[in-house]
Amino acid sequence: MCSTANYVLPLRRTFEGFATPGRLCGGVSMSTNFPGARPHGAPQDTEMDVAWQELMAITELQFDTPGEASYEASQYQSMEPMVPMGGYGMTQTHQQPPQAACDLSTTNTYDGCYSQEVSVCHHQINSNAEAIYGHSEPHPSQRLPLIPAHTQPSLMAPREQMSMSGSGQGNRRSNACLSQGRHVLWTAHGQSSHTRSADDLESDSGLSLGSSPPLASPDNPVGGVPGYQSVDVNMTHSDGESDSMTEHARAVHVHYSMDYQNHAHTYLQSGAHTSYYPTQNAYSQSNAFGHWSGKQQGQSTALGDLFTDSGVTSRGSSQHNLYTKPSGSTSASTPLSRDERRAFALKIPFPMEKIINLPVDDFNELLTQYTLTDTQLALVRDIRRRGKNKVAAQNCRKRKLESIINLERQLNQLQAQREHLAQERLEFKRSLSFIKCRLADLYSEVFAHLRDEDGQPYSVDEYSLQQTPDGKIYLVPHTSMHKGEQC
DNA sequence: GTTAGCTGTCATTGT
DNA sequence: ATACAATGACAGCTA
Repeated sequence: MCSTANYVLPLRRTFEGFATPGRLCGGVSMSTNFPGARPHGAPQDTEMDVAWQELMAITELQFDTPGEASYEASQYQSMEPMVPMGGYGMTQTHQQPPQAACDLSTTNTYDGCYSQEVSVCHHQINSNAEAIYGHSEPHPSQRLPLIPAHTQPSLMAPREQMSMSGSGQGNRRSNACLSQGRHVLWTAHGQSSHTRSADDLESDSGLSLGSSPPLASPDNPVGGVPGYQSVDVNMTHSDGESDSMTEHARAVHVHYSMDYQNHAHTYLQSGAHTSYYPTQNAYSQSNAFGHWSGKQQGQSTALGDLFTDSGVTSRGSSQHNLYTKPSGSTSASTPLSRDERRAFALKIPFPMEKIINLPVDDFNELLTQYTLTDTQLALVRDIRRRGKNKVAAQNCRKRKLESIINLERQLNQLQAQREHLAQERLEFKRSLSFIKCRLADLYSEVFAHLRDEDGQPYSVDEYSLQQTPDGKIYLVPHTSMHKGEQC
C-alpha cells in the first residue's frame, strides 16, 4: 500500500503556520481531518505529512469545476451505488454515453450541451476517478483516495492551461509549492501539467488536507470542459475581461448543471430526500451561452481567473460565488458554498442543514440510513465539523465584537464617571475652602469677643479655642494645648 | 499597489 | 474516547 513507486511525491511546502493533519503513504495522503482521524495534539509533523500538505496545496491537482459535479457524480455513482438516492437526477445524466468532444460553439443551445461537454470529461477523468475515489480503505485514517501517478497525466492535461494563466493570483500557500511539488509531480510522468482547481483555490489544503476528495467539487470548469485543451494558455485577460469571462464560466456551469437543475431543483422544492445542493437557480436565470461560444478562445485563462478572482476562493467569503443556491422561496440566489458543492459532487443524500445541525445521535442515525462510501462519510463529517466551526467562528466573532462594544461602553462610562468624580472633587475642594474660610472668620469673631478678668482681649498667640466631644468650647493656653496634644 | 474588514478554515484547548 | 464549543491564527477576497 505504501509504495512510492506508483505515486508522486511533492516537495516541501514553503509556507508556515500549517499543521499536518494528513497522512501520507507513498506520496498520497489519507484523510485525517475529520474528527477522530487524528487525535488532537497527536504527532503529525512527519515529512510525509508535510509532503502531503504540499501536494494538497497544489491546487492544480484538484478538481473543482462546474463540470466536476458532472463527472464526479458519475464517478462515484459507478463506484458505489447510493441506496436511498432514488430519483436523483444525476444518475441518468451521467450515464449518458461519452460523445464527441463538446463543440462549444453549439453551446448556445441549452439542451444537450451538458451531456456533450461532460461526456468528454468522463473520457478524460472517469477512469481516474474511480482509481482515485473508488478505494474503500478499511482504515479510517486511510480513507482518502490514492492518486496513482499513472492516472494523473490525463487528469491534469486539461488543467494545465488553466493554471498557467489563472493561478497567478491564487492561493499563496499553493503558489509557494507550485514551483516545487507541482513540478516534481508532473515531470515525474513526462508531463508538465499545471492545473489548478477552484476547489483547491478555495482551500489552501483542499478538503481538510485530503479528508475529502480533491475532486469533490463541481466547479472546476477546466476539468469539465474539453474545450480548454485548445485554449491559448498564454492568453492573459485584462480586468475588463473578467466580467465577461465570469459570464462565460457561469454559462459553462449551466451546461453542467442543467440536468441537475431539472431534478435536484424539484427535490429541493419538494423536500424529497435526494439532492439538496445544486438547484442553481442562478444558472438557469443567467443563461449566457452566447457569450460562451463567442469567447471560446479565452476559456482557460478566463476560467482560471474566474475561480481565482470571482468568488470561488480558497478561504473566506464567497459572496460572489458563481455557484448559487436558492434563498428560501424567493428567486434570489445565494452562493453555493464549497462544501455544498462538494456534497453535491459526491451526491450526499441529505442536506447540509441536517449534516451540520442534527444532534450527534440523530446524525449518526442518519448516517446509518444510507450506504455511504468512505469518501462520502469523510466529506460528511468534514462538512459537519466545518459547518459547526463556521457557526462557532461566527458566534465567536460576534461575541468578540459585542465584547469590544461592551468594553468600549464600559470605558466610556468609566471615563464619564472619572470626569464626574473629578468635577465633584473640585467642588468639594471649593466647598472645603469656603468652609475653612468661614470657620476662620467665626473663630476670629468669637475670639475677638473673649475678654479676661481685666477686660482685655486674649492674645491669639497665647490662647486658642478648642471644642470637646461633648460640644463645649474651652479657651486653652497654647502651653497646655501642647501638653494635651502630647498626651 | 496597499490596506482594512469580512469570512472560512484549521489547529488547538478545554469542557 | 468522542463530540463539540471557543478562539487564535492564517489566508483569500472585496471594496
